[in-house]
Order: sequence, then structure tokens, then C-alpha cells
Amino acid sequence: MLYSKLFPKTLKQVPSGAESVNHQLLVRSGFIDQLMAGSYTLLPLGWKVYLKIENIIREELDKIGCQEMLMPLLHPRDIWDKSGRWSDPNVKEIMYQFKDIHEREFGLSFTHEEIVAYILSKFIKSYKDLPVLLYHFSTKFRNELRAKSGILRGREFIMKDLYSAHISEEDMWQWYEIVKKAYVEIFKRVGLDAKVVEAAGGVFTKGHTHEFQVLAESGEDVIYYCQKCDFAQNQEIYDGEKKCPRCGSEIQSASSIEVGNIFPLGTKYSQALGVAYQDENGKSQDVWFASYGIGMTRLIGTLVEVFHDEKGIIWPESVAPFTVHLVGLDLEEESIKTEAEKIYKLLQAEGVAVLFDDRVGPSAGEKFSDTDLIGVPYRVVISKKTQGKLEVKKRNEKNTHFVTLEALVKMVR
RNA sequence: CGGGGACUAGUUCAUCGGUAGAACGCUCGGUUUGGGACCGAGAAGUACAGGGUUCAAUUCCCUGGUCCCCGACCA
Repeated sequence: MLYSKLFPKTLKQVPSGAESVNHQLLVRSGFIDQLMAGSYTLLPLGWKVYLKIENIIREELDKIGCQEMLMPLLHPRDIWDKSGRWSDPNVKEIMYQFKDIHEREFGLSFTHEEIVAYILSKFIKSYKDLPVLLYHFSTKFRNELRAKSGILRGREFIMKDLYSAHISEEDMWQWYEIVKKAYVEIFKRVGLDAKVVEAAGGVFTKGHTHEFQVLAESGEDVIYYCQKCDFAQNQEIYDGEKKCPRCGSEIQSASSIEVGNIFPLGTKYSQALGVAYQDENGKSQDVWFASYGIGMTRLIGTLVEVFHDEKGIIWPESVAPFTVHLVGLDLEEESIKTEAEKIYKLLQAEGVAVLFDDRVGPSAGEKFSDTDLIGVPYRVVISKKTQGKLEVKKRNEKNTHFVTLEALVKMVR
């Protein structure tokens, strides 16, 4: 990608009203643009990051046997009446509900339990059809009482939601643990140190469900966790103990951002929507459900909250929009321009995602400021000072050093 | 939905009862070139909307809208 062609350009000033770090940096660096409160466009750079994250999740979920699909966002009222949630006051608060010109009632999706149950009720016949794990990445609409913190809490946001269906509670819990492990791996690959935090159980279980929390000052949640082992609980269930019940070490608290959660649903939806299978004896049985979510856009915001400095974003390599930010200085000199273009093409040929600042006018300082702001992991400079070599600086390090093209390619792989 | 703040050029802000100004950005010309360079010229505004007070309102008052922050609620 040529920086001269990239839409849009970076902003020098902090947009008015943007107070949270993720909001300020993502807007200034051109990753997102606000349409209204809690509603943002993912601009080309932001979308690149989104796709990187999406692919990591897709890989990890497919690895354990989940199947990706895509469900509609516009839902007829009757399916929500079956679960009784259309008229639930708590649901009415957050669900966008409206009528079309024929007075038919619709709602915009804020979750997909009803739809998944509806699909499964059609196709699940036998115990042989289970278990099945279905997921999709899609928009969620929530009429938030208060959208806030930039991209962390929106009224329209992208979520990955996964639903698993099972022949029994035992099977459900078994898969619950498998998905939990996959989630741990996902967050690790994305670059985040997410804590697996115990949360209140559902209606039918005395056990705990789990939230994935990332420590961050800007987080809305507070969690209590052990300094030594991986014990952690959310505010809802923490009972005030000073010592860890598992290892006896100190418990400490911190604010955090919930980036994902997993919880068993039991048979509530299968009963409401008639999702049943025949067991080995030909007897009809309810299907057991569990659901698992990851807030995709929130995850992007969380990454910025965690990985930034006073100059800009510092993307983990696994999710960065580009791997190398190639900066050409002194480009009005034909020989340097030619060399920079050559390196740009060679890096591309090596399969390296590179953003090439090919602008001739701007000063070195302006270009460097842009690299820091955008936060690509490797900055590579070519100028009359570099004399045929490549000057490399990692975004999260201070020192620069000179390398050959071969060495650089090896480094970024 | 309660409490607070804001709304003026593309952006960030200043002005202040007498019909608007800077910086940045943008365009053109020139000088620069390793941390958001400099000089000159230029384009750019229904001051959120409606109502009221006034000789006169961007400015004061009221109503509404929008955005941000705190709270209740939540991926």
C-alpha cells in the first residue's frame, strides 16, 4: 500500500469530545470514524486490523470443529415471542423494535439464540446430529443506555458469537472447556493477556461461568485476582476474601475490559423453540445449549487501550494492519526514490505486508510522527543517510539498526 | 433516564450585544529536508434548529436536537 493513496490521512489534532485513548488514537490515525454516538465506520486501516483478528478467531474455532455461517440481523417478532423475550422489559430496553409499512413487527438482532434454535429445530433429528457448534461474525444492535468510551461500548458493533448444541449437560460442559481453551489461545495470539474470570452461573447451574477480562485502567469492570495463580473473580461474586482460596497468596483488584464471555444456556431455548432429538431408544430429548461471545470491535479498542504510548498505537504483530512501515526520505533524489520503490516491491514479493510512505513533500519529522501514530511494528527507513542499507526500528523499541533486505525479511517472518 | 459540560471555517479553538478571527489542514508559488520545517498568496463560515428579549443576538433567555463526561444497565 502506498501511503499517498491511503484513505484517509492522519489527523494532527485530537477530535473534540474524544476522551478515551482508543477513541483519540483510532480517530487520529485514521482507523475509525464516528457516525453517531456508539457507531463507527471501520476505515481501511481499521478494517485490516479487524480482518486479522477475525482470521485468528476463525482458525482457532475451526480447529476445534466449529462451523462458520452467517445469520440475518432483521428478525420477525414471532420468533422472539416463542422465547418470550420480545416483551421482556429488560430486552425491550436494548432491542431496536419497529414496524414496517404493513404493520409487521421486526427487531434488530442484539443476540442470536432464537435464530440458532430455530435453525437447529429444523435440522436436528437424531443424537447422531449432535454435537454441533455454529458461529458467525456479525453486527449486533443494542440500544445502549449510554454508548461510551469510543469503540468500547457501541450501539452497533461487531461480535463473534458461537452457539453449541449437545445431547446432554455433560457433553455441553465438556465442550465448554474445549471452547474455553480455544478462547485462551485466541486472546494469546491477538497479543492480549486475558484473564479467565469466574462469573455468576446461570439459572440452572451452581457452577461458575467465565468472562475473559483484560486489565486496563479504562475498563468498566473490576476484577479480583490472585497475584500468583490464575484465580480470578468478577465483582458480582467476589466475597471479599483477602487470600486466594487456591494458593493462599494475596488477592488484588483492578479495572478491566470484558472482551469475551462463555456461558451455558441449558435447555431454555430448545424447549421454547422445540429443539429436540431422538436418542438411541427413539425417545425425544431436549437439546442442551451454550453460547460464547467475543466483542470484535471492542477487542480492537482494548488493544489500543493496552498497547499505546504518548505518540500513538503499538500494534502487536499478529493484528497490525501492516508488518512494515517503509519510510522514504529524500525522495526528490531520483536514485533514492528508485531504491525505495525497489525495496517496496521486493518486500511485497516476499509476502510482507508493507505500507510505503512514498510522499515527496512532507518532512522526516512528519513521516516519523505518522509511523508512531499508526503503530506498525517495524519502521524501515531509506534515505541518503542509509546508503543502500535498511534502517530498522521496532515500534516498541528505541534503537535503530541497519540490516540487509534478507535479514529484514527473516526478522519480520 | 437523572446530573454536568459543549455546539462558531474541513479540524481544533478564540471572540462577544453592533452581522466573525487564529492555528492546523487544503490549493498555488518559492525556499527547505532525520522528529509534525519556513515565506508569500488563496479558497473556505445560514455561528446546531426554532422561538423570545432588544434599535441590534453567534453572544442573553426558553424549547428542542446532537456529542462528550459521571451515575443506573450492559459484549
